[in-house]
Amino acid sequence: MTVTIKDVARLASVSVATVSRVLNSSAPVSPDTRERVLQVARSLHFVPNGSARSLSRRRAAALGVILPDLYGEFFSELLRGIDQAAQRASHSLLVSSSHHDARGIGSAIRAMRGRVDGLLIMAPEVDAADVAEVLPADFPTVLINGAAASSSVQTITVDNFGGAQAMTEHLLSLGRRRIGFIAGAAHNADALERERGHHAALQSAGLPIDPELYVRGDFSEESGWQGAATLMGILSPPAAIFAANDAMAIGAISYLREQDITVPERMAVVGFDDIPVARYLNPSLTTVRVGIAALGQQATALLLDALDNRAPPTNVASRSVLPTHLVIRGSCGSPTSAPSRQPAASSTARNGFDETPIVSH
Amino acid sequence: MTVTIKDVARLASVSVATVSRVLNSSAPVSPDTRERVLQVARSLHFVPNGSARSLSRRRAAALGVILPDLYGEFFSELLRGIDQAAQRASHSLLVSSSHHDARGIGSAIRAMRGRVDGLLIMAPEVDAADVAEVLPADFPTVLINGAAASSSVQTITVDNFGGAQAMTEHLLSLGRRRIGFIAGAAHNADALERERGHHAALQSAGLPIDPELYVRGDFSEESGWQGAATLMGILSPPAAIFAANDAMAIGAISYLREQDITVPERMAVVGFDDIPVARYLNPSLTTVRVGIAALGQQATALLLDALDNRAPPTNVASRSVLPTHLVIRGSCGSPTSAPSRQPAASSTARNGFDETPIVSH
DNA sequence: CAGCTGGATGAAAACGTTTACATCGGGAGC
DNA sequence: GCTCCCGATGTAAACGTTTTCATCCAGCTG
Repeated sequence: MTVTIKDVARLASVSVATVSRVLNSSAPVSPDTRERVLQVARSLHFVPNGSARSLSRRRAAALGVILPDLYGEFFSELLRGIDQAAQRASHSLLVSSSHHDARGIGSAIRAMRGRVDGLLIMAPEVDAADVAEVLPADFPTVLINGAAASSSVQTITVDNFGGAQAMTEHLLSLGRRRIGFIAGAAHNADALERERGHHAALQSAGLPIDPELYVRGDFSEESGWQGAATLMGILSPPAAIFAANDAMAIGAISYLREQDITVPERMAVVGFDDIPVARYLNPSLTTVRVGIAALGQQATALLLDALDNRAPPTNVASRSVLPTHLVIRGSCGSPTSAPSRQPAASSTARNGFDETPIVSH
Repeated sequence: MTVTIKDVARLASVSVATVSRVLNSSAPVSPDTRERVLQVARSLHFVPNGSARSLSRRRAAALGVILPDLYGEFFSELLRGIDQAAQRASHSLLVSSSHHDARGIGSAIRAMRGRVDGLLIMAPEVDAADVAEVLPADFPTVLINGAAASSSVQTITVDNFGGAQAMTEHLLSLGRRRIGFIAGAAHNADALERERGHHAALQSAGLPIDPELYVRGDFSEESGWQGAATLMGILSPPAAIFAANDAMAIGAISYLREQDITVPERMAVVGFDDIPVARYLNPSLTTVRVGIAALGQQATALLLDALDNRAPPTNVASRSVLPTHLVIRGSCGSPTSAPSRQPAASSTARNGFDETPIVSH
């Protein structure tokens, strides 16, 4: 039915070995047989079978990507970065999402065994040690935004703590001393770090930590909406809302608008991530830039390096941290934030390599 | 190095055939050997090699997904729908993006040959016939939002024409008779259909088609920003802007805000797609709901059906069209659009099966 | 001219599964 | 007590590549 290398060999009256050599230019072949083989291959529309090739070569030229979800702009940005880096290295992507616990991740990994050369796992709600457990031994893996456990798997993260700290300091510098905080899910590593950063900034400013000013969301717009509603319902509402990610900030602003509470005049709202849409919101969103696509690219680069054995020795768990940057826009009411005359997203920015340096801790 | 079925067989002192039978429960095996095999397999952490399995079975339990891009919420929604449907059928996803022309699509397909059982291709800027050309003969394929060519490949689309027509009619009914239109890329099939729908509505209302009111974008926020700038620069600016997708509508609103032109009072702005963030914008975006995730799910369901040969005969090109719905929110200035008290995105809506019926043309 | 060297090729053994096909019991039917 | 069938297993042939090894021949070197 489907045309195989044998068909090509037969019609070109050579052995399959020669066909393979021509197609991969892996050994010298005389110019005329080479031409003959190519011609037959073209005319038959021959395309080598990927599974057979992977099996024989013992490498698949593919990477596995395991994500907790695909909802919202964050994951598509991440995937975009991963895809760019993988494609540059001629690798395909086997993607699987909706994996929130170690069991689910385990079964996703099993489905990928033998079809991928390495694994990119984002599991902010799962302990890194638990992930390591379900991992095949010595399988090249990079964990994205995992909890900072002392496991043996390579990890890349964003400076959640520093970013949140800087943001809270910024809000304080604007004179907003009562800050409501919409946190992420309780077991989410990123969410926790951002919370810690916020705390740290408050404490070093000598401010108390008021439990009434804390509500817990789940990184969805809806939970941001709910969070804002809760915060506005307390006896003395805050003067600013710091949502632990942009999606929740968007939800919060949406609630405030419905209540005719003007942002930023009556309420400053800030987020975290700098998803692409943030700069186009009304008001444009002050946030912490993460360089999501760059994160994906760096993670992929790390993995590809490991595959080429330009890698750190497998038993040394390295941990990379990408820096974050404050992006001051309209929603925080900062006087420095004049409306930009041009949208910042130029076509070059859209391909998204931010060249953010890596700092190892 | 890695543990294979032979290792399991040896340690359980049975043949590889028996191990395979146990693992797939494909033939009766006595309870005690069965138990013994399972125990050995577990203790060795044996996981079957996917490539070998695909090769032997002649099916990969994977689908190939080829997208033009990954930027923005549209594609992540689509991918989310596809992933849901595929996962339900225990299929993996091999994803490849950034393919805008037939050549790129062709090479992506070649890389997937033998690793996937079917193909999901979104290529709005490529003629369906050109896609069919680079397709392996008789390979199960579903085209998403492809141009309506008479090719032999199955296609699923959204009712772009009807949606755009309804939207323009709505704007006209609000008394906005001068409507600026920000179109999509010139060769984009979806964009063209939406343009046609807009035209049709104008014509049946007896209105002229003013070329000054047409600007061409590329579905990015930035091009929406530029488009709005252009439209505001003409001698007698419009009273409404219809952007051919939500991203451009967001860009347009962003420009208008910078110019202190209030939306919807001085300018109505509407979009197309109903990406998740649309309802959280300020003002919330009036748009045409497409059910993006549902589109992905339906496309995948169609493909899976074809794989099971519950399919339409391969030589009959079927064409499915999903209906679209007007979603009236704040940005069009419609009196009927009272602010909702609750965000519409409930957690059930987030898993996104819209149950939108399929209408075949 | 004997002995190398190396380019061009083919035969066949991997790679790790699944799956015909074959074998061997033993219990049921007569 | 003889078939017949069926459950439980093993052997080996696929699946479609790549790659090692071997072979052959031509052209050098000495």
